Amino acid sequence: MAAGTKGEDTRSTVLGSALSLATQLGLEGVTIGKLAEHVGMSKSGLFAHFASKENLQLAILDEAAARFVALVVAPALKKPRGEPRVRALVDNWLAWSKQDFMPGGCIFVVAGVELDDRPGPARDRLVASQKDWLSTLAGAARIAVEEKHFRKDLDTEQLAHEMYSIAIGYHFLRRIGDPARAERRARTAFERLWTDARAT
Amino acid sequence: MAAGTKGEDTRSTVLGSALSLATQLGLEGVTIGKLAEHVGMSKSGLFAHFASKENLQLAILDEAAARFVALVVAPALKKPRGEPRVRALVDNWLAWSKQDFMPGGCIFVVAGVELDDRPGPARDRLVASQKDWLSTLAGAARIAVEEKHFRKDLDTEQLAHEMYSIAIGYHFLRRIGDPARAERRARTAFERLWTDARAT
DNA sequence: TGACTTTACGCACGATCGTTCTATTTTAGG
DNA sequence: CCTAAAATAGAACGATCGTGCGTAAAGTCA
Repeated sequence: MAAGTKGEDTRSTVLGSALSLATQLGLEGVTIGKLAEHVGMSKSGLFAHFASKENLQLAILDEAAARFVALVVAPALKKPRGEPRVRALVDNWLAWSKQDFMPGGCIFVVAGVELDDRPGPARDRLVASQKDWLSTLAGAARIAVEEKHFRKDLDTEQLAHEMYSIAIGYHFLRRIGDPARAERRARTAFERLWTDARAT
Repeated sequence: MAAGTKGEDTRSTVLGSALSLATQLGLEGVTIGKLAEHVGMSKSGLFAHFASKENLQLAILDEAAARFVALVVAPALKKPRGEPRVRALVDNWLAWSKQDFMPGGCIFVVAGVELDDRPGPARDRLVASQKDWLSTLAGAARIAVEEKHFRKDLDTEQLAHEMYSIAIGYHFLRRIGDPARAERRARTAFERLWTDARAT
């Protein structure tokens, strides 16, 4: 646990709990009362750290984005350019939605459904992060084209769109049926995607 | 508007509003007070129709399932067996999530994210409806194999999984970026899927 | 039309919501 | 150690939540 002043530490702890709760109850479902009870603080003591519920929600999204970069994007950037890096991104991505600190599944999916028709800073931040992620995926694919791992006329944005779809489908279907089977199907879908991307 | 007793009529009207609200605010976000104000009734008068909030949520899901069958499944069953029917299912499906009575997008996506970690009758009903839909998709694909439109060794359940993923991805991505572009990408993805299903 | 059932309303309840105050405790630095 | 600052707690607010109860209005059918 990263050390800092007392306030920073508790804020960080609270955000961890808040993130977990948000995946199960949604951003709106994370009430100050429930969160306070969950971390063993008073409502007002906890509230002082965020000044408003909207700020709390923004902080949750920022925390999630930071963890996503640390757990999914950054490690993949250490892999060789091209298809290996694309595969690493996807591997880390599939592992991401199974993280212990997100018992309700990927926070971005939960927040996406909740915020998509609720204009405001929270929605703006979420949309920005997802656009960013999509362009990261497309960028990795473009590099794979440069490295001649993928064919020259590949529509990298279309590929990013389809990878995004498979991942979101995985997130849903693993909760409807057998999770292991859903993961196998998702991986099969990715392989078919990449096979097609390689073909001349 | 289907006529019936007074009670049935208002109940039906209320359910329509409730369904719309649920797509924007989630099932939990449809409070008795907001819904009553929305249809111009008193809280208690409206509440009498459903006896509990959980019953209201179940009624919303049933209403949605009935409309889904009427708007997506039934019309497609009139199309010729095989690939035409598969395509009709997908066409209707894409139109479904743009219906005016669902301003917040497909209710099943919203409810899915909300209920997936909340055991109970509502979740059970939703999971059942989605499994049902998946097997309808797989069944249509299997018929297409029988009709020799799709290749004999096609994994129809895998195909259903991937179609489901593309549709859910479309639902998300149309709200992040340009909806028309998202639809074009989704349709491209479907075509690639079917091209692969046809190939020997 | 009269009798009866269905439907809707008004009111109240305890609980919880987000938020604001003030007071108290705990931490950090000279 | 002492003190200024930071962190937490307690209590209260108006609002809204889901849900009952008793009553008035509206619909239904002989």
